[in-house]
Order: sequence, then structure tokens, then C-alpha cells
Amino acid sequence: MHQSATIKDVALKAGCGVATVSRVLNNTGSASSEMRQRVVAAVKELDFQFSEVGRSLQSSTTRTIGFVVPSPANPVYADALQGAQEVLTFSGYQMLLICTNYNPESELSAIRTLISKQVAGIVLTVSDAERSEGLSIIRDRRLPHCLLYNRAPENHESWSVDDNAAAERVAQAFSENLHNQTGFLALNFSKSDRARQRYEGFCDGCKVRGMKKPKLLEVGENFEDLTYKLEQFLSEHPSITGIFASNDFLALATIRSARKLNLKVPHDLSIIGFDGIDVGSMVEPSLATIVTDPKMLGAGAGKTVLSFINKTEVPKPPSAYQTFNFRAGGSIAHLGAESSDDGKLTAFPSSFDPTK
Amino acid sequence: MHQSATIKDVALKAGCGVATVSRVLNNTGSASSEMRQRVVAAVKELDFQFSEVGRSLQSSTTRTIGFVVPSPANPVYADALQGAQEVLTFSGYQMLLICTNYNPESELSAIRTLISKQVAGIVLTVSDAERSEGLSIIRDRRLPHCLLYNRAPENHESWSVDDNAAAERVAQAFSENLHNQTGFLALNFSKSDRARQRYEGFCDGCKVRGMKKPKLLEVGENFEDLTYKLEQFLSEHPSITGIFASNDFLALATIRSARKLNLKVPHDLSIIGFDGIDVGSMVEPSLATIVTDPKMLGAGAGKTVLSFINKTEVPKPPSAYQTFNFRAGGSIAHLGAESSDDGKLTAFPSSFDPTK
DNA sequence: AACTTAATTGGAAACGTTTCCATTTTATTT
DNA sequence: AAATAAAATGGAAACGTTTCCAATTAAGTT
Repeated sequence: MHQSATIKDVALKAGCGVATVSRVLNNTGSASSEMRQRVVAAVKELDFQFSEVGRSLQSSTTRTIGFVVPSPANPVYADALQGAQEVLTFSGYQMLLICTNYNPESELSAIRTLISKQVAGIVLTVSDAERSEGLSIIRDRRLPHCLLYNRAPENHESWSVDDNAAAERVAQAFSENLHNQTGFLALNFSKSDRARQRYEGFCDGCKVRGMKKPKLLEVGENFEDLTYKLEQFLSEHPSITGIFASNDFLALATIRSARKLNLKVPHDLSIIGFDGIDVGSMVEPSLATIVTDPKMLGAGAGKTVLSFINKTEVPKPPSAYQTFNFRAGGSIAHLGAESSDDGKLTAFPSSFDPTK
Repeated sequence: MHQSATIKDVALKAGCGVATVSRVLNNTGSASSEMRQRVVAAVKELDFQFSEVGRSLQSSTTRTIGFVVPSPANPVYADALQGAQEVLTFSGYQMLLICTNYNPESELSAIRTLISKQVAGIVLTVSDAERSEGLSIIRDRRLPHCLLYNRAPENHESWSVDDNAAAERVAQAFSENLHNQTGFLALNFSKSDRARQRYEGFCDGCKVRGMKKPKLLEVGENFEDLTYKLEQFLSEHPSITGIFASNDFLALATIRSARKLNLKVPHDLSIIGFDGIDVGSMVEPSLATIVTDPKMLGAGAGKTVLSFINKTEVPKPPSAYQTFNFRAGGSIAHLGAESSDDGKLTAFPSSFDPTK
């Protein structure tokens, strides 16, 4: 690779000292207009750009924020990154991105790497915020940081959906539609405190409303065998009328599997998703789901870290019930009083979609 | 922020020179086992980690690859980033990510920023590869780089879908199903050479097969007014029986809009998408589309840059026809000979889905 | 025990900046 | 024209590493 020009080269070409070049280019300190011209000319000629490495060493601050997320392939994180990008770019910061693939061991090494790289701050989503070793290292070093999608343990800032509250809201929706026995489709149940919090909140919500405790069905990363598993699950628990899926993709996949099993959604089985991806409202039946705003959360977490760095006022994350919204949809049926031929209860027409 | 320990602190605590610490920790050069122990102890005690900034300055190479993409919110790029991440992490490199939001002006500044940061290489998607100023700067500096999703001008490596060929394949699909007049729904038509190449390829394909030239409908970033625009478009060109949409989301949104206009898909209007996102095969009717492998492309571009850096053999990108696959689906109807009551031609049953 | 060889160690320079400080030049005032 | 103040300039140190090289110490060899 062609060696880049340094400030020394510029100084040489302009016939002055490096200090002068630095002052001119940074507009700090004084310089004669003739000198300025010479420096600018030399810069142009050499296509000079400062090396941020040199600068960082001297100023001991890289204008870089580290991001640790499970996977950009999950649109929730992708959108959050997008939101954060806008905030960072606006403030002249860059994003160093490391993905952990829902692998807790990767978290620690990611954080170590970011510390080595001397990032000015870190935004991170961990597997389990309560017992994350990486997180304690960050705190010990007093690195500006903010959790994203993890509820904050003490002394940590966090921008996150309140999974418990959101899952309770799902229970409410099932309850309002007279469902009694439901199921919870868990993705990454062991690897994600979010998944567990959702199940917890869902169980709480069901209990409070006098419903039966939801049955749990764990699903692998790629939804393998979903149709088969769903069939097993439903035949084991035939009283299930509604399913709460960990995320919208899983919900849509479940609808497809139900279709393959000759079950009509929502007539035979109601489905509620989580995240509120756009496609959910494009399909037929539209997907009832919890709508979240990943971009806002990502931006918030980014702003929080920046405000720590700049010692400005730290933005307040939204309160629990501002972090999500329930979106009704055609995938959930109201179990009226009149029973249908197959013994199940009739549902709303599947074209019902209050979002339109 | 709590000042981190440096190699000097370690040397002091271990009672030796910094050179020794460096040698011990990097396993370069010799050291007595007693010395090793003292150094290791000091490191533990101080929780020392090398500063990559110092290292980079001295070695003049950051182990960082810059990525310039339009937006991670687009799953195509998100998946590509995911693929690249795995490659980079495996080789001990990090990803510095900058998003341009489909804004050509941001590209140049992004590239300048990356150069300042002394990235070891760059993977980038630009608005127009043929006339990208950023790209020429990169070439002038002889920075290891690889295009992603842009066809390569001379002297540039590239991992990309062959948009022309893929769009031709779409024309073939329409032709096989006896469509004659089609429309092309363009997203970011002015800002993306991909969109234009798709239209070009689609037109070529239609022409070769004796079909009418596709009508063009441009759509804004957020599909605003899609339903209204679609209505206008179809009434202006009533002979249109099929639409090729720029991407799958747009295709799904079009299906929704069609539904709102009381048009049955595919009976009244056939739709083919582009990208092959998973949900496309979960919905009903399933979406006929061009399936691509963004993860593979991202990984390939990453590998290419790494191989430039390490002067190892440069991986060969897939040939044009290996970069995509046509996936049939229920959203495209075969226009048989028998005409239906409304004068249009009957379609396959909408449950037809060869992917199952 | 004296000598040669090998292993171990630390000092110092270099990487590209910024900034302090001292020096030189220019402008202003008497 | 001399004295003073202000502006312009450059040298050098510092930031945290690695590595060359010289110096010291230990280990073999006769």
C-alpha cells in the first residue's frame, strides 16, 4: 500500500515546521495568510489527511463507539444500528461493530477487543445483563457505556423494551379475546434474558387474569422442524387456542406451519408476535404483535454514551409503557360464546385488521 | 474515565524494561521464566491490555476493515454484514461501519473518514460504481478494497448479484407464464445503479422474448402513497398483468396495495420480487422472487479484502448465474388460454408453491 | 579458571500527532 | 528611531507501542 503523506511531508513541502501545519489545519493558534496558503497548497498537492491513529495517541481519544450486538441479521438490531449510526455520524463519531451471534463467550472477547481499540464508549446487548463478566469489566474501567435491549442492573444506563410489561400486554390481548390456555414459543430461551423475561411477564399476565399457565415450546435458531414440533405441542396440549411467539418471524413461520397442518389462523389457532416488523402488517391475515421502535432505542443508547463522553445531560430512556405498543391484527381470534362445528369457537373474520 | 495501565506501568511493577514486557507478552524474543512470571503477575494486577492505538502507530496497520453500506435496515446489507463479520472475526479483524443512507454525498466523506482512521481495507457499496469519486481515491491510494453489490469497473474486485441477468430471468418467468405487458416498480432509481441495471436487464429480457417494454413506476423510500400510485399506474396502463418489484418488501407492500384495490394476486395481478427474504415463502400467496445470498457475498467481499492485505490468493467471486436463483411462488399466475368472466385470464391456484 | 557462546535484558528511536514554550518577526506606540 | 507589544513560527516533549542494538548475565567448553 502506497505510503500516505504525513504532517512532516506537508511541513517540508510548505517550508515550515510541523507545529505550524498543525495550527493551520486545525485553525488553532495564529499563522500568516501567506503561510496558510503554502500549507493548504502542500496539503492539496500531497492529498494529505491527518492520521487519526497519531491523533488518537496524542489525544488519547478515538472518536469511535463500540457496538456489541448479537446479529445484524435480526432486523431489531439492524434497525437499532441504523438509529445509532445517524446519531454518531451527526456527532462525528464512528461505529466499531462486533457481533456475538448469541454466543455469550464471544461477548467478553468482543469487549476486550473494544477496550484495546480504545473506543470512547460502548453500546452493548448481552446475553444476561445480571451476570455479564464483560459488563463488570466495563464498569471497573469506568468506560462510558449503555445497554441496549437489556434491562439495566444498577449503575448501568439502558435503552430497552420492557419485555415483562410487553408480554403482560400480550396476555391481556389473549384474555380480552377470551383465550384461556396459551403457548409460548421461545427462541434462544437459554441464551437470552429477554426471552426469559417475556415468558415471565406472559405467565404473570395470564395468572393475574385467571388464565392457565402458558405451555412452553423451545425452538432452535433456524426454526428447524417447526411444523413437526408444533404438531407435537398442540396434540400434547389440545386446549391451546393461542400462541405467543418470541418474534415476528417466528410468528409468521408458525402461521405457515399451522397452514401446513391444516389449521386456520386465527380460526383454529391465534398467533401474536413480537417486534412489530413492517411485513407483519402486509400479510394476510395481518399479524397481531407488540410493536417496538428499535431505531429509537439504538439512537437513544448512542446518545446516552455520547452524553457521558461529552459530559452533557444524559437523555432519559422511555418509561416501561412507552417502549412498546400492542398492534391488533387478523391473526388473533375472539373466542365468542357460540361454538363451531368442530367444537372450537368461532373467530372474527380473518380480514379484521384495526391497523388499516 | 479511569486511565488505563500502559506497558510502562507493567514494566515498573515487574521491575524490568518495557522492551522485556513487550517481548514476554508477544512471545517474541527470549525471557527467563522468572521474568515471565513477574510480567504476567504485573499484567494481572494492573488488568493491563495493550493499546491498539499505540500498536497501530508503530506497526502502521490497524486490524480494521471499513464497511460502507447504504443501510443495515435493509436486510440485504444486514445479512452481508453478518457474513463479513464472521470472516473478519475469524481472522482477528474488526469492522468499522459507516452508513450512507443511499446518499451519494455521504460516500465520499465516509471513505475519507475511513482513510483517516487508517483502515487496512475497505468493503463498499456505492451509488454508482462507474463514477464514484470515493472509489477513485481508494484506488489512487492503492487501498485493499472490494465492491459489494456493485458490478466492478476495471481494476476493482467485486462481489455482487448480476442484476441484469437476474432481471432477465424475471422477464423469462413472466414470459413463461404468458405475460406480455409488465411494470417495473423502482426504488431509489436515481440513486442506485443496481435499480437501473435491473430495469435494463428486465427490458432486455422482455424485448428478447417479444414482450412489450415494461412500464416504469418510481417509488419513494417509504413506499408512501403506494396504493394510490399503483392505482394510477394500472389505470394508465390497463394491459399490465405483472409487476416486477425492486425488492421483496416492496413486492409484499404491492400485494397489500393490490388487495386494498380489490385486485386478487395473482389472479388479477402477478408480482415478482427481488432478494429472496425468508418471509417471502412464509406468506400466502408465497412470493415469487429472485433469491440471492447476501451473507455469501458479504463474506466473499470480506475475504477478498483480507486476501489483498495478506497477499494470499484472492477468492473468485461467483459467476453471473451463480449469484441468484429464481424462486417460483404463488404470486405469479400462468395466463392460460381460457379467459375468465372479467376478461382476464385464470391463474394457477394461489396455493401453488413449488418451494414447499 | 579462563574463554567462547548463547540467552537475557534494557535504552533509545521511530511511528504521526498536538501543544507548550521560547524565539523571531512584525506592528504599534512614543 | 527606539521601545514595547503583538503576532508568527519552530523545536521538542509526550502519547503507547515495537524493535534494533548494545550491554549484561548465564551457560558451556576447554
